[in-house]
Amino acid sequence: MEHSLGEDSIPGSGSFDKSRVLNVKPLRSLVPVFPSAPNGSSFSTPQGGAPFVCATPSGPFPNGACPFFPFFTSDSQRPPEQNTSAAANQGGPFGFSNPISNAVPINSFRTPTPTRAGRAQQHTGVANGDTGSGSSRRVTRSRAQTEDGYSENQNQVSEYYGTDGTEVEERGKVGRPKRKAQKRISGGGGKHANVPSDADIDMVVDKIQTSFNDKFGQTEGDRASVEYLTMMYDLFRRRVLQADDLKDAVPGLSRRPDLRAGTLFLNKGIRANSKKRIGTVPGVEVGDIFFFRMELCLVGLHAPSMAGIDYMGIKNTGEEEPLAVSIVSSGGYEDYAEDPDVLIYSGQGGVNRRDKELSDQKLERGNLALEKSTHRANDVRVIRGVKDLSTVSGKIYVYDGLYRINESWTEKAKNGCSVFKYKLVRMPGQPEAFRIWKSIEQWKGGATSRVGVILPDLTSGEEKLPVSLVNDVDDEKGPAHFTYTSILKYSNPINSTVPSSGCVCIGGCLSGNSNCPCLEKNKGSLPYTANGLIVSQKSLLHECGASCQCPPNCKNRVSQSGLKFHLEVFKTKDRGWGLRSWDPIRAGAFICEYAGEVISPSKIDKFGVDTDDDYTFDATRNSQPLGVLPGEPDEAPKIPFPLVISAKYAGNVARFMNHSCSPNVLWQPISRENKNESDIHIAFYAVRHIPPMTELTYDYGIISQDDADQRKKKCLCGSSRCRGFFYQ
DNA sequence: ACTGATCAGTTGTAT
DNA sequence: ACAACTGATCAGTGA
Repeated sequence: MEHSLGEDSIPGSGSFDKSRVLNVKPLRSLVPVFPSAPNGSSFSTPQGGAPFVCATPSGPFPNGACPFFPFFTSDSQRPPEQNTSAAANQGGPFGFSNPISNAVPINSFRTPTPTRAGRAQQHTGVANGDTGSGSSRRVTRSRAQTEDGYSENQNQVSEYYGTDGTEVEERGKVGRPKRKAQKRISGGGGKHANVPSDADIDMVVDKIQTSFNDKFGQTEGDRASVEYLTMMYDLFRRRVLQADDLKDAVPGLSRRPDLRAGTLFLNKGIRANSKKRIGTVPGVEVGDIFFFRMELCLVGLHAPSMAGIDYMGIKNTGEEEPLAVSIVSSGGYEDYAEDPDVLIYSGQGGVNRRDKELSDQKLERGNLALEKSTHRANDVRVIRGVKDLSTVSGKIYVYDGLYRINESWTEKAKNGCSVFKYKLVRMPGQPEAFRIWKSIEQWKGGATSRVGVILPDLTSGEEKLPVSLVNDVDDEKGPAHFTYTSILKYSNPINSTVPSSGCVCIGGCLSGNSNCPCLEKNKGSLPYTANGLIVSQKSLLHECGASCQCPPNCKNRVSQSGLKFHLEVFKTKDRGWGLRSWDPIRAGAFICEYAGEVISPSKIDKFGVDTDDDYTFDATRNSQPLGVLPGEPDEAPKIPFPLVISAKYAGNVARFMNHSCSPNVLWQPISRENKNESDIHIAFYAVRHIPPMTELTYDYGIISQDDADQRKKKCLCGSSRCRGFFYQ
């Protein structure tokens, strides 16, 4: 199926479909950039075609662009080591005799209009009118490269000069000013005491801006800043969503917290990599996942908020030409995207959004840039949309690394209009990304089986979903014996100080219901978004419980719904057994609770079982809150008694989560309404979006007692901010 | 529960 | 001003 689809799209390949061939017109043919597709691609590339014959169906290239490319060097001339991810990380294309300036501030491709861009100039001090065609004042400068290819621009001054010739600061930390005032119904939130007003929202952004600049004001883009940025974005988005949920929905007024949060961030300059560039984006890793187009924009991966092709003007010898820098393939057009290393991408246009008239695609904008990039063989970042039924949009964006355009052509679509097609081939040596998704799809469908599976379900049916036990690194057959339980067991009931009778929300607790005692305990608002994401970390989160009359699917029972992701317990290389997920996990999602037996801290002292018990959760330790917006009350976990859980003999998946000094999972104490008994649980939520097969880790916290040294272990988390040790 | 249609909304680029 | 592979919502269909 895949095969025939692929061949259908390739002129000159094996199968011969007359009706198709008649419709296929080669845009041009040239010596393939790659002698053969890497990694055994199922695609065959036409070999030995006429070199550099340019035959566009729509006539000569506009703008005097030359179809011949003197900078193009043949593949054999390229240094072999550049065919690696290290080369891919250099950030620039090879095959050019001259290094090209490949970082340009977004919003500065062309001469700005005096209206909007002029305003931006005024506010930001960025003179960005000179990077367009005919520019002669741009100063190119080779960037210092670190070992992993990230540019070291800690003290980077502007690469650009102002229109008057004076040098201007361009940190990219200040975005363009607000254009139009947002169309919002103001005052709509006044009904409830704790509804954040628009002014409150603005204040939060200001604090995020300050916090972001304090932490990363000197960096243009690195892993830590990108992680912080994406984490803050979704935290803020969830906060805006919560505020919207509390307001009465206004029919017709679309609720787009993703856009609102994104716009506010961009306007405040809360973004990474504001310079457009070819190749790798500092701080963004192959395999990173995103849930909104705005996120791609914020981290500097792909600037347009909707368009699938991002491009920039590159001047090499006199003529400036547009080159593609990144594309998003997410199902809007008929792309062929089954092969993990090859992507047949459709050009843009041909569809009128208003009247839905169809027409031939034109060789302009993104299509022209892709065409130029085909000749120039520059790296193009590829973001693939993958199907995901858990999201409302139905897809997740996966950054799949650098590709190069191998060839291009036009073909007639079913509707008779001509469409541009571009064949992109993945650069070898990059970490797996989309390929992992394809593998998991096959594991789940049973088409292929996961290598190294010891047990398909170590919970023996205790959980709703199976948890695989996998070892693909050595011979160990599994962790020491334990009993799987999904329950937290209180051996000695601890009397609660505050008895509660729960709520009577028969249809489930609704955000905005000021009569619900459970919501009141959470300062008046539902602590989760409507789709079950935690809004922010709290000292104690109050869920509905046994004494509540709301149904099990109540929005305030998120941590009681069991596993929602297919997890696997796997053998790590150097840290024993660990936990990871086959499914993507979005920021704020509930992962699991910590099951086991509640033990009293005094008990472990007396019996001395603490030091050899690797499977405890100790809520009395100190740790940094991770899911809190700057400026919000930053309270430590507040549990009415010193809670310690042992999962040595009985526990769930949580016992396998390792420590990290920069974790992707946070823990949160949950109180469930249960009359006179304390029903405190520990629940884990994703700090940020977690790609499939990424190890799940949380911060074990700091012990301040005297006996701390007994539990001190060398930390192997590998984070750049590693403390060097952790407490077992 | 899915699917398609509809529509407000955003960005960078082009005129 | 405009194009653009958004994303939320709502009506309709279906088990």
